[in-house]
Amino acid sequence: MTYRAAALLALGEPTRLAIMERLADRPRAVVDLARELPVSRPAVSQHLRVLKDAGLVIDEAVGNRRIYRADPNGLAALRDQLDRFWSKALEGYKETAEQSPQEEQ
Amino acid sequence: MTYRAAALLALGEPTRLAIMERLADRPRAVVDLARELPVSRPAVSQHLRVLKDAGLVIDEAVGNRRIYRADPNGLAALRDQLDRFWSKALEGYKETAEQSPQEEQ
DNA sequence: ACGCACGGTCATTCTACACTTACGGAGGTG
DNA sequence: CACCTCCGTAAGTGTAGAATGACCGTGCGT
Repeated sequence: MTYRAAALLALGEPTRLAIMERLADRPRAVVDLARELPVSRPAVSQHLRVLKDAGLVIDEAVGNRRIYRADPNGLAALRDQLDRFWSKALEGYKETAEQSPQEEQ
Repeated sequence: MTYRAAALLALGEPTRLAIMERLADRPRAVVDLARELPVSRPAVSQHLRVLKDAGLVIDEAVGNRRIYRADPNGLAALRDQLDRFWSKALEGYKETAEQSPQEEQ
């Protein structure tokens, strides 16, 4: 938890993940998201706030509506973070694979 | 939620994320993880089960102990999944950035 | 001006689930 | 053998937080 865990933790919720899937497809207004999801509009609003705080979405006021879209920067940061995760795990894996010769079951 | 959401949802929990961080560093036994974390050993065990079901860790019995390590395949799958996420969001972003005029659904 | 759709926030309820304690089995060491 | 450590699982509790309904402000159309 030394770094930006907010994004990962924000995506660790089914409804928020569903929201991000939709927004990754195309920007939407809050009411549109609420119509597509099995939760009320306030629930969507609160989830969007969490996603925004995590840097995963950006919003823009357009007349009456507020258009939310996935934030490429936030997603890129999350990807990089996961990359470090992954590469480090690979190092550790190779390490133990080299030093521990034959056991296997 | 059309694809493997289990990994993302599994990482969306502070303690499990902490466990994964440690395992990405180097493999550990359950008791070692429990010693480093502010939760009991059974809690760690239950989290490891979730992580295992999500394909994020693999375990191996070594004598008395059970060694858990991060699963590079699972992490790679998650990374790829996030990549698709990301690229699609970028597409949408460029799209709306190029033709900024108002669109309708 | 009025009515209406959109959306943020608050207060409240309620459920999922993280956590603990207690237990039993398996393996190691003397 | 006795005794220890390691670990998984079951049962039960407590709480974080997801969801709802209500309220209010705002922007648009007529």
